[in-house]
Amino acid sequence: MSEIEKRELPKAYAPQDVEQQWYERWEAEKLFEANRPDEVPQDPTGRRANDKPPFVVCMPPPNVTGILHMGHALNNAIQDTYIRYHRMLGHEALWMPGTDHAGIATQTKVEKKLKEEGKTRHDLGREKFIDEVWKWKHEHSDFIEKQLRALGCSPDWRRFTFTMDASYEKAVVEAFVRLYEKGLIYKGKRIINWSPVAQSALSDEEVNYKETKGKLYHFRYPLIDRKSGEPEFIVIATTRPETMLGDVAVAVNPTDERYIKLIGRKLQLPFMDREIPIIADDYVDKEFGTGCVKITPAHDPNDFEIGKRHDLPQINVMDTKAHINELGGKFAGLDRFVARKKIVAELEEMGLIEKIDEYTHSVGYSERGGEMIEPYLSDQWFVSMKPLAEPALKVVEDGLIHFHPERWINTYRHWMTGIRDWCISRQLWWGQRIPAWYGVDGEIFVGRNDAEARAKADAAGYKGELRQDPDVVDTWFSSWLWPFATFGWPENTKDLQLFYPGNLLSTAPDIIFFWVARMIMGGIEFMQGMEMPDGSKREKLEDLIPFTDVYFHNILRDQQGRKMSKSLGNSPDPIDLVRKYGTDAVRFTLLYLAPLGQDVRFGEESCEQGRNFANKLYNATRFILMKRDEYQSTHPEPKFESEDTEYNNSVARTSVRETDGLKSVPLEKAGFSAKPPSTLADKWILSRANRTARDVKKAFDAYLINDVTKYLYDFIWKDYCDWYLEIVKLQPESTPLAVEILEGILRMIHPIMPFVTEELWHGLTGNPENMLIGRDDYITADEGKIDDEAEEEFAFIQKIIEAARLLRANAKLVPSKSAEFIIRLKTQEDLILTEASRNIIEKICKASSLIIEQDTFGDVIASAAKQSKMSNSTENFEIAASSAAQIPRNDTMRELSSKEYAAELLAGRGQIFIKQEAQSEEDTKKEKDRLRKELERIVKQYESLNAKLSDDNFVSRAPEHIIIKEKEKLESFRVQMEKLKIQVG
RNA sequence: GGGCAUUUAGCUCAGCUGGUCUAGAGCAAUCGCCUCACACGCGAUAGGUCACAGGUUCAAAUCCUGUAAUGCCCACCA
Repeated sequence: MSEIEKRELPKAYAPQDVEQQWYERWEAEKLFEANRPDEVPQDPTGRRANDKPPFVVCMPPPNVTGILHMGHALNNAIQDTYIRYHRMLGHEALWMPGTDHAGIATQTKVEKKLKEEGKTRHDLGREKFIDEVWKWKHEHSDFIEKQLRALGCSPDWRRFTFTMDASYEKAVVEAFVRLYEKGLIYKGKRIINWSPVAQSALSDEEVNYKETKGKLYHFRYPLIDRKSGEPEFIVIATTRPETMLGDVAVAVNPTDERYIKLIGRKLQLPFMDREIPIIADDYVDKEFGTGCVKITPAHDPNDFEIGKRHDLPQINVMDTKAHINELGGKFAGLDRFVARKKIVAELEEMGLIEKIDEYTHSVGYSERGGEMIEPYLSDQWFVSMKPLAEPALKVVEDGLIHFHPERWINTYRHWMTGIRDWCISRQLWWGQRIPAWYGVDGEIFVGRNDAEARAKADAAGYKGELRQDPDVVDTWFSSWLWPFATFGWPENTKDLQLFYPGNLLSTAPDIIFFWVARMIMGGIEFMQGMEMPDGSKREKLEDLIPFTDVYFHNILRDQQGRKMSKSLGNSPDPIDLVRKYGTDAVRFTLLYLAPLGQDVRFGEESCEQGRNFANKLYNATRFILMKRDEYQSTHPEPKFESEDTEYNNSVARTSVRETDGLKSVPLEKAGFSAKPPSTLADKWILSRANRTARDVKKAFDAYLINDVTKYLYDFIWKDYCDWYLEIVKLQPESTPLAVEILEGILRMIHPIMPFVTEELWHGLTGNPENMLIGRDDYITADEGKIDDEAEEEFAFIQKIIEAARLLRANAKLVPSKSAEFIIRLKTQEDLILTEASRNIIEKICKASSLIIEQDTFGDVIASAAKQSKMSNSTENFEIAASSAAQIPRNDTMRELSSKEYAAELLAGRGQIFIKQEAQSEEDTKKEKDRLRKELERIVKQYESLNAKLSDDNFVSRAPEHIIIKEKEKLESFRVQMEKLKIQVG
């Protein structure tokens, strides 16, 4: 039984009491499960046939050993909201959950643990080490699932996938083999980013460049066979002195006058018994440094290219730990930084250092470990990206895939057009092993397993031993298959047929290259020829792409503006926040703060807003339940009898709450009801509700989720609670409508705040627990009920009430004290309008008496102005006003002395007066000051507007309707001005 | 060096295709209220030359150009 049904209604919403039980109920009712039409319908109510169109979201799989931070909380709140929204819209909503094995990150963690025990992975050996990692994985993987549950996420847990699952690994191997056979994967010797700590290659995307203070060393390389007039040395500059051990040449620009004669000559490389040539290459910038560049093909990507052009040897002087190797002569065995110091010191002694400058340059660091990356020559596997990138760029540019916000297309295009080959081999043990086998002389056989490799070797006539490549593939090489490998690719599964392509991908923009771009490429490449639901083969790009919409959400920063991250430790644990504020509160707050693609500073306290809002919803419902009981007792007819909706008919209503004899509120599925509104307030709230429903849907569909929350927050809090519920207190006849609106409110905001709405909805409708709001229909607007006129009219009533409240506040009236009010209005329409809402105004303003009467003041002024045939200007009005005093007043107009009455303007439409006790001198002065200030403001606006309207340029060029509007405004200012003048005295 | 953003109240942010903008909200502040849902609340008040300089226009927070500051991405740096 839910809390609210127990009739022990605490004053404040206590999320802890309801969240867990509803989550369990959702799972028990299989709410999250998505099924194909050919599967047994899982909906216990049997209400819907399972032929709903699918809506699919793939969860970006978090690292299996990680914990979720606030960024994850935000992203999953977004995804869950969309999944729940579409579930309510009648889609078969499938949210695919899972975790990523995160090669380097996970392996590093386990190695760190081993290190504490004084061991390395090599002590264990490959198999035992991998066992260790699996053990670690099992210990940690529950954690993420628990966190997602605590956040109220509703993925289809049955489908939970881990990127190292056997079936998933099959997909990875398949992808590798296919690309290899197509010639899109190759093995090559290249300069790659080497992490001496991870002992592995990294892709370009895994390296971050940071400005780093260092030194620029200028070395002198002696010229051999120096002739007279020639310099003794060539001076080169370097930031990495230790690489000089691998120098094979010095390059100059071929047009550089200083060195042109020396091209082809030789230099003596210090320490190494090696003569190196001076070569000419366009790459060299004459202006930079000395114009001479040392060439180290094995340790610098540019030098590598130059080396290839000039057919130079590649001398690798470091080992995998970035220690100098045996090719480094006397420095062999030293760490790179130790060697650097030593080399510089010795050159200094030899007089071969020209100078050492302070120098700031950017240096690559590992994204994961933070260690300095060494450009390093080695054998690695690569994917040729150009052929994959072309169609992947096309689908985004042609609008088959929409980016939200759109501008990310620029970033995407830039990367795609300048794309470089992807280094996919990693010298790790944790991951999918590269399916390549080598013969004794380096022959390569790629196959899905060793038998296939053997067969290929046999076919090629190789009979010898085969050894599998020890390396694994980059984690992202498995991630890029996520949208289809999770459905069983490469098998032609029914799930894959039906649920591919997905709809929405939500992610932070920082993995647009790592993941988003590659998934698009992967989908187009690998889904080719797979079956569609109708059995035909996929060919068209729109059937190949993995999703249609990509939502790039904002990045959360801390109060100092720093990115929230694990390493900084500045992200609160989402679970702590959930415990403290409630899940709905955290979800709401994150979405409320999440402007599309704009970074946001997040402080924990902002969750109070969400908590307060949940509490507001809770108390509004509590209030409505109370009012409904009252209404019921005075209306013997069962007004709340359930209507014959499809939903209600489909369920045996056995567990209906009986405490109050109500079965259910009438619901009109198409939108907000039903009963014809009787009062202006009713018309107004119906209009506002339907407008909100319309705006919310628009914002949802445009992926403007923070707009969704803002529309709902404003409507619920301000319109419904602050205004309408106050009116319901005065108009019990509006109770049924208020109940209906509330029911719609709960449905509208359920995708964002699932727990509190589920709880309240059950309390309100008395629906049994196996009927879930999350399975019910979403609210759709009845646009015919959007009533601009009613909204405008009610806005005027609000204005009157607000003016009255201001008068009360200024008169220092405590709320319990009543007062006399007079409202004077210019037009007949306003008089009728106000009279019709007399009841509301009287009660809300606590009026002991309320006179509503015609105000002829403005007309008097106008006629005076006319009489004196004067044009519009302030001075003229002063004269007009004074002459107006001489015109006899309408009989109904009593003089209201400013001593006895305080007044407030109702725009240009009239005035409201409050009768006040004799005020102190001080209060009167204060009041006058306030009015004077107001007058000044109005006069200023009047004058500037008047000037504008007297300007021929404006009058002749601005469109007619603007001019009319401005003239009306001017008239309103004029009246306000005059009235204020009289009050100020 | 190239690109993408941002700059609006003390703070965090709305303000979209120029005129309903007399620039809003939430926190924080001030004042008054335990008004028969909610003090996680209600009512009211104060607070802004919309970064700066030009331009386009009858009209600019909004469009254009430039400048400055901040953030992010990419490339390169011997």
